[in-house]
Amino acid sequence: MNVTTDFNERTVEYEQLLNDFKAILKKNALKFTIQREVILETLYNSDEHLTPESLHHLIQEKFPDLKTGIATVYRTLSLLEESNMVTSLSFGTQGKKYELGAKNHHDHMICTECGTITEFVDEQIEVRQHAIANELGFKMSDHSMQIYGTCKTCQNKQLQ
Amino acid sequence: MNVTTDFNERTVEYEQLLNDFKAILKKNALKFTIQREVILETLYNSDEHLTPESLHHLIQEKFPDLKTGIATVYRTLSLLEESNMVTSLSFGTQGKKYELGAKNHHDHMICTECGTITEFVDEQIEVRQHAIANELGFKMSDHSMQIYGTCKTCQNKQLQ
DNA sequence: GTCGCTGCAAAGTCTTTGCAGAGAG
DNA sequence: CTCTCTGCAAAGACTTTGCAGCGAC
Repeated sequence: MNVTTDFNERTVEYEQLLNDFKAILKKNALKFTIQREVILETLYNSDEHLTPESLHHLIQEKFPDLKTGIATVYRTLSLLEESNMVTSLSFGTQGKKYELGAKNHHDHMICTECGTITEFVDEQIEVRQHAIANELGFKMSDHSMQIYGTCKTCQNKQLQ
Repeated sequence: MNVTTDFNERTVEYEQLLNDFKAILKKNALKFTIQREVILETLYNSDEHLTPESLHHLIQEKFPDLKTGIATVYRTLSLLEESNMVTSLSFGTQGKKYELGAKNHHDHMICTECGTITEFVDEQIEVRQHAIANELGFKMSDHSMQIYGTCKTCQNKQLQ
């Protein structure tokens, strides 16, 4: 069966993640600090891709007593990225956005007329992507795919 | 038959590109300058994805008399991107890389460590994309796909 | 001639780094 | 205790912008 409560699922998943992080730190003689935990937790609790700046903001809101510096956010994100726990993506004009590698990925189908975005995941494409990465000697961490077109609604409008 | 000399093919293709560029400039009451031509030509003659800086270097090597400024390179790349003649890709820590949009369709595999970009085309994925668009009732016009990961060389540098 | 374009340098952004005190192991 | 981390501020890296003269049309 695949029935779980969100609460338990997320908690267990987060504990797992935290343990992974601690293991990596230990292995590299690095220290487990409150700042590092807060950064991981905030990344975990966010559903969006975060920029270092937005992550910093979130942390300042949620943990105002802990005056976490932006430099620490950058340093921790680099650390997490090096150890493959987060992935960074660059969209559009500025900066990088980070997300936990453990999260589900989905792709986007974007209507160029009305801007509607439909999310989808296609197993065949996912499989091929891994295969291609393999062929090219890459260790794939993430992908991003957008299909642009016209949605049904807008196609009907065009027929008028 | 599909046999042509590289020379003629590239020349004709480049003339086409140049005319497109001129048309766009004219339409927007912008001027056709030597700098703009040199930038387009250098982009055309490069097989790699270029950063503004590497493009600037190439131009300085090839056209030392024309002391093209880096600012002009940035300005022209923005112009070309706005008018859809070049595409930009972002990666890793460093900035954006540009390529001419007129080149053959391909997707990108990007190393998030060193920024290496490998191009590929996978027929299965192309087919699936059309199928998905169909299933979702979209009339597909374009797509863009990037696979992010770590190339063989950089995998060795990672923390465990 | 007009008005956009260019190079230069200065100003912005975003990110990294040096340092001295704080804190994990 | 030792040695890494942290916040701060300064330094870097990359990109954009203001300006005065230049050049396409």
